[in-house]
Amino acid sequence: MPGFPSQLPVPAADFVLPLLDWYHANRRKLPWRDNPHWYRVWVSEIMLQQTTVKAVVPYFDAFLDRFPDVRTLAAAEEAEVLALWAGLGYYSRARQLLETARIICSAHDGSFPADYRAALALPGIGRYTAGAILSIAFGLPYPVVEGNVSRVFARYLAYADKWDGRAARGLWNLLSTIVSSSAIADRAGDFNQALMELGATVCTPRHPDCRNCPLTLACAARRRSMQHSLPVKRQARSVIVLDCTVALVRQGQKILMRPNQEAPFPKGLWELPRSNDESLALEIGNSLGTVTHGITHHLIRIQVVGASLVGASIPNGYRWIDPQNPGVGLSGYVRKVLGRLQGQQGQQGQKGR
DNA sequence: CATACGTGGGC
DNA sequence: TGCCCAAGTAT
Repeated sequence: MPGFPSQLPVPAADFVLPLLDWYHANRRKLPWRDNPHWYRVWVSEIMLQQTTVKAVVPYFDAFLDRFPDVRTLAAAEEAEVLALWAGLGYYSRARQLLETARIICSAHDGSFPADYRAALALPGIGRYTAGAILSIAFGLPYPVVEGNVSRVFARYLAYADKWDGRAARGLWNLLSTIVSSSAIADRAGDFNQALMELGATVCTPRHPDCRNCPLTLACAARRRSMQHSLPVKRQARSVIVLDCTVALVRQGQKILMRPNQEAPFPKGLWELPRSNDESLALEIGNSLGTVTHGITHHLIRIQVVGASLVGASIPNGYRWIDPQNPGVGLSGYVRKVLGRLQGQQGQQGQKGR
């Protein structure tokens, strides 16, 4: 068992310096990069977890516009934070962001703790995010390991075993040594971002652009033409298909909704009532079509029917929501249904043909 | 260590 | 279409 290498095949400087040069010449201009204050770095890092840069940018701008600093965020209602997060996914991130904002204000004097252990103790902050914030915002020598970094090193080192926890541990150890070395000095933040930027823009999962890679000469995978088959990942789980029927009940511009309580839809986001909801006296009308919505390893086919309320009152928990200005976060499939209704009423066939 | 947690985009 | 992927964390 070879295991994961404990050091680079080249001197650290021969790896670090070309990478930093490449980064300074090729880094993308991103909203959180021109002013790496810890609050902006923190919010961006939470948003970026398992999410693409392209999806995050508009959410980041809107979020910083509404909550420009940690005290403004700490004073916010959770519902408003969730409403600004709706569509980004992984909503526990938003709850924990708010929770941590309050802890920072109450227990850390309004500043992010520039201490690894203290950072790790905050909700929603794990090894990756702690390392990212402390290195990027505070210049401290902590490494980061995430999808991009793992892929870059699996290829650079031609690590052909399955990329599992052991490999990840090995990489954390290797990178800890590198960011502590003299080749890095106080540039751990740039080094970490360079690694991630390289994985995101050059050493991509498919079609890596090896001709434009600053590490190509020493890359073991490229030397053996293995770059397309690394890293070796475990097989994905199969998808579970579910069906359900929901009711669209209108009152003027508003639509009847309730906060979802259980999987597979996100907790706390709002959804349409089920057509068979026993607490609701509904008269079911015509079918309005079907939307398909994927949630992690579920694929849900949602039949939408028009319906009207028998009687005037609605049960506890239900609310009339104006889709134009919901004030709460709407489940993904609800946004799909509403978008489809809008599209039908407005001009037809925007994406026709 | 495996699993839950969301969504949009690429091919 | 179906499957893979994206700057992870908590349990």
